[in-house]
Amino acid sequence: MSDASAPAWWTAPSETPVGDRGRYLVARDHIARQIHSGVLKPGGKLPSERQLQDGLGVARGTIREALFQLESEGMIYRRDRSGWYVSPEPVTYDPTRWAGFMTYVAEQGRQPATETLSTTSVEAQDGVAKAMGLPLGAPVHLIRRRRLIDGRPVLVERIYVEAKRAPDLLTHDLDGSLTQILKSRYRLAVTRNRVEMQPCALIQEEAEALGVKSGTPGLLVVRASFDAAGRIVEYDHEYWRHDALRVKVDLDVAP
Amino acid sequence: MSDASAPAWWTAPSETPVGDRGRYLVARDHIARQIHSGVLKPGGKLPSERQLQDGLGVARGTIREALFQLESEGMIYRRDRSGWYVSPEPVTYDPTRWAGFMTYVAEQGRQPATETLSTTSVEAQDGVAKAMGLPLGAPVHLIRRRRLIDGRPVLVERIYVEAKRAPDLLTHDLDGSLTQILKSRYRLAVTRNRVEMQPCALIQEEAEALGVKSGTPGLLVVRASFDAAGRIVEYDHEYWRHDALRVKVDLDVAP
DNA sequence: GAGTGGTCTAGACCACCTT
DNA sequence: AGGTGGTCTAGACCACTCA
Repeated sequence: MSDASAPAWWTAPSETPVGDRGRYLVARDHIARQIHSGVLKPGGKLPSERQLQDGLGVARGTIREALFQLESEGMIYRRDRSGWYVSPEPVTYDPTRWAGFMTYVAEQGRQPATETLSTTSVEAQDGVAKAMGLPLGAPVHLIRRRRLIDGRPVLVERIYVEAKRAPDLLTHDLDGSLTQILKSRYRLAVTRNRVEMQPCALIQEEAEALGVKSGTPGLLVVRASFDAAGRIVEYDHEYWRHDALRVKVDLDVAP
Repeated sequence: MSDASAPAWWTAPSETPVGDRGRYLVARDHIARQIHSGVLKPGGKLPSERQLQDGLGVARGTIREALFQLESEGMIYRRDRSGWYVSPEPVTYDPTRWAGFMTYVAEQGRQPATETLSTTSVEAQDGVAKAMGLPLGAPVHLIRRRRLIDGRPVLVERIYVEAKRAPDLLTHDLDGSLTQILKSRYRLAVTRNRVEMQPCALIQEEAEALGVKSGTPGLLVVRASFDAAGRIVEYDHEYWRHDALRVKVDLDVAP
């Protein structure tokens, strides 16, 4: 029965010389092998947990353990209550190159997209005000966007811009390069760029906006761009899926 | 009974207006609150899973779900079969500054340490040879080190150095700055530095060397340093605990 | 409406750490 | 030796997706 309902690419596990690595690791290896061998392409859907359960003869919890392992390795991901899928290749992000998301994703042969989730004007709270060097309560634009690669949401971001420096910013189309708008419409040119990165978990709003389960591993990228006078032009928090991104920095060493 | 065995800092969960967020999230919030409120200091040990189970009145699996969530958020970590502990603050790593691990960790008021795990001379395999621009099978030194902060292992690394460029390298004390040795003893000065970062999972050897469970989230940092002639001096794979590191890059924007 | 993953329970045994 | 986390089982019900 289980064989009949299993997909064509599925093969029975080999004689599992378990050793003592744990059944979930054996299951992990088995699934990983199916993926690496290419029978399942990026974006492809795995069999259901209950099918895997029958096919491998272990409890569902054990299968899920194996799937979580592969998820944290970035090899598979899930769409909530829909199923498990093979992760596409990550894109490479180079913070030293001043190319926007739409540009560098397209350069890598992938299809980028941007959705503006909300635009508001708010008063800068403690953390943001301090980071931007503004007095507490100073008016700032807050833009929330979601960005996708090949139709899959890969990041959500919150961008802060000092309202005084870019009046009516929110009336523009914000689905493209914000930096471009700030430069061409408001003469705010960026000359310095600070990037901070930290592994994190995607929780609450960010998880929901990305359609992932709260607690999924992610990468937080905080970007601050400055003009020649050293004032902040954009302050941006990007929450990335952990399997969607590779960061590459090329630097000359100070003497 | 459960109260009697709970530690002094523990407080009963509030009337849990569950809503519908899931009991494990309620448990997560409860534990997180205890940590944020400071009753438990970084490095401190959480109550055992079975104590938490009794105290919160849920199954052990549910408690573990909450703990995994906090782990992936970087708030707690585990020592294998010993218990759960509150994570210390991450250190900040700035790849643009040419300071070694021992230096920048100490600068942040933490105590760095290095252990050389193994030193061997091997033939460069496909991936390494290609990355280093060497012919396949070229002799390279391979150094495996573990580095600790305040006594806690935070990364393991594999460093490759072309053997011809640094004969007898392995006879030196390698617990300090390798870059320093290459510079002073072999006149190999670095002028360019390429850094790549990618969230990953710590598995097998790396997990074992760090004393974490296979599958724990991590961060892979690949560093390649070049001399003025553009030849690779060091090629290094660092596997970091995901909660130990924050990366900060400060860049001037190319015109 | 059937099937999916998401959550939860209540056990059990084990390898290992700690004392 | 006792306690810890690590693994595993076999159920169950739910919210949701998808056809």
